[in-house]
Amino acid sequence: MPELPDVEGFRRVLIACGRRCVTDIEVRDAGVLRGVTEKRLRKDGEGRRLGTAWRHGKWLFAPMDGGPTLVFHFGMTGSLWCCSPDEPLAAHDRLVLTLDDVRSLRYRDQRKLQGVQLLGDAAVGRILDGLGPDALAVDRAELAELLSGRRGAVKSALMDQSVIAGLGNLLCDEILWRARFAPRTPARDLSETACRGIHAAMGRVLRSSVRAGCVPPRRSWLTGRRDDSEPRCPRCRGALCSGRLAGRRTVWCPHCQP
DNA sequence: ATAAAGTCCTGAAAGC
DNA sequence: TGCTTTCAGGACTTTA
Repeated sequence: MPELPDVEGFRRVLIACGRRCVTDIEVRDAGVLRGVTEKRLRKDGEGRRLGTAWRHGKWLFAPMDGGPTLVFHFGMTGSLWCCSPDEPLAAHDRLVLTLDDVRSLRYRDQRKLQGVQLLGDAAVGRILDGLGPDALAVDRAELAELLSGRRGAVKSALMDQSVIAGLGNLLCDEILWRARFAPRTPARDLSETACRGIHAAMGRVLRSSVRAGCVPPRRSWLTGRRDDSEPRCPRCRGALCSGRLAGRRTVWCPHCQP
């Protein structure tokens, strides 16, 4: 699930929690802690007030007043919830922060592919150094610049977080379908006009998805068709192709995306 | 049993 | 040729 639009939704969950004080931290599965022990997390985190959460790509940062920053990554199955402490826990609630004893912030994740870190400013900086600009903030010229000179498939370039941060498998397929480019097109072969089209498609897909909090599985979108048993293109009604690119399932329309 | 929306690591290919 | 950058695929983990 979690690509940029989902993580943007999780940021709003954090904002909705308010700038409350962390009164308790319960580690229900230490497997999601990355580079921090339960002891350290509780020692450094409990008693601190949450600052304003921010996001870059698929990473979510929750700075704590006068202290380190809680850093969340959601892998493929992670999510963040803010509810009443009375709410029964879900099976995969791995980390539970109680806020001012009145709110319960829950990091839920089935597969523990990623996790939660507690980092100082320098370490946060190192994460950002490894990421390209946030996909929502990339302008047309910048996208063309980012794609130029990449000899691999355009989908691989868009998926590469060090090139542009926030796009995942579903978004990339959706964007390329909208812009009418085959996923395997070498990025450097794209003309100025082609990049312009991809940029426009990216903006539209991202804005709609952020509004929905996910890449919406609408029937008028590729995403809404890719799990059909015999998927057809919502635009031309032709049969969609499904294959593997860079290890990820890739769906495209051979007619619309030559 | 297979496949899944995440990233990291590896060996290989491409480029200078 | 040799070094560096870039690419594609597999590992990781858990469950439906």
